[in-house]
Amino acid sequence: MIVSQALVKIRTLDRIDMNILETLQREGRISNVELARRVNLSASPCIDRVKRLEQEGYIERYGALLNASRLGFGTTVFIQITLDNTTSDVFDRFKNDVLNIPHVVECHMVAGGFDYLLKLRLPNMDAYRTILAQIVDLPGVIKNHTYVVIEQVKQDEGLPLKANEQL
Amino acid sequence: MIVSQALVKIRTLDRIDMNILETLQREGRISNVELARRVNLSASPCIDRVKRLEQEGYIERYGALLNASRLGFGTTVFIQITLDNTTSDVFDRFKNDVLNIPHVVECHMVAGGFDYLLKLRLPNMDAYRTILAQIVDLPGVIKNHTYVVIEQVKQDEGLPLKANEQL
DNA sequence: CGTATAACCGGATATAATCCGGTGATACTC
DNA sequence: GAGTATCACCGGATTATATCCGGTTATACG
Repeated sequence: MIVSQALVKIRTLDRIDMNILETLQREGRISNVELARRVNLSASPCIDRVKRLEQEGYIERYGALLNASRLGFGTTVFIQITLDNTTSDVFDRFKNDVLNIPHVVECHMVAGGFDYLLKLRLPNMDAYRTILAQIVDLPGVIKNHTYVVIEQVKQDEGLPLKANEQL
Repeated sequence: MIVSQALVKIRTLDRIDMNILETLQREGRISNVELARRVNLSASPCIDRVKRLEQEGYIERYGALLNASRLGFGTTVFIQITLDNTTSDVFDRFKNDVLNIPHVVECHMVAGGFDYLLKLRLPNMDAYRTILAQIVDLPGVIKNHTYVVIEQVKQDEGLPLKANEQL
């Protein structure tokens, strides 16, 4: 008898589910009635599916996308960080410190040459200097390199759900 | 007489507006009644403010945040691209080509050479090999370097609206 | 001091979300 | 192959919410 399956109910997503996810990803505040119309369902089964997708964790949350430049975050920079050694002590300390700098909106630990890649959203380059000073002073940081974003060619618009079909 | 001001009505955002933006950024599908409660307003002025924030472009759109790994995008890589020259022909061609690769979810032109930084969401490393082959074959690409994300320490949760107060 | 403007409130109405009973299709059992 | 359980769906009823509107208060400005 397999017990573990009792906990997580596995359900494969059909085409309607994928359409719902794709629609909500782009238009998260659409009414359920309108969503139902788009995916060719009536309101009740549609809301049932949405609820299920939420409960099963496919949808993590909803959010508003704000205009960065208009709200004082028109400058984006990426910073590569190298730490002085690879003990988990140093890593944990750094992670914790970085999480406390709000302008750091992403932090990735990466393989291949350096250790962390940070993405920062800032009002201007003055702010960059201030924040960089904070970052290079963190314990363990021995090297850093900044890439200033000149032009946002494509910004994150969510997962390319249809893309994996073409692989 | 200044004509240009007639087109764009400038309004400074007060504390209530900022609270609305912050709340909607984290909980985009909250009801207007609940939002009003959170920012200490009744329903009607609250929805008026939201509508205005939308029309004035502070809120660009709403969206659902989906679980990447559960939907077949558990692998994230950054790819740094160098192009062979700086003519706008080459740039435009590259940008256009990159926009047509759906797994490329972000593309930034960065300072310091002829570089682009791409962020890709993929199901696995097999897919990475397939897509990388497509990218390096694009006209003008002479150098590339990949950073594979080992651990997502902090993922993008929107703009740190309160952060600029501390600068 | 008077007036214009802006933001707010609360109630009325329109719209949407949610609930619920019933139906048809599918798959599984005997 | 008949019976039964399960699932997804529909449409109507109910509850909740969004939206509209008139009236009130506060503030800025002449």
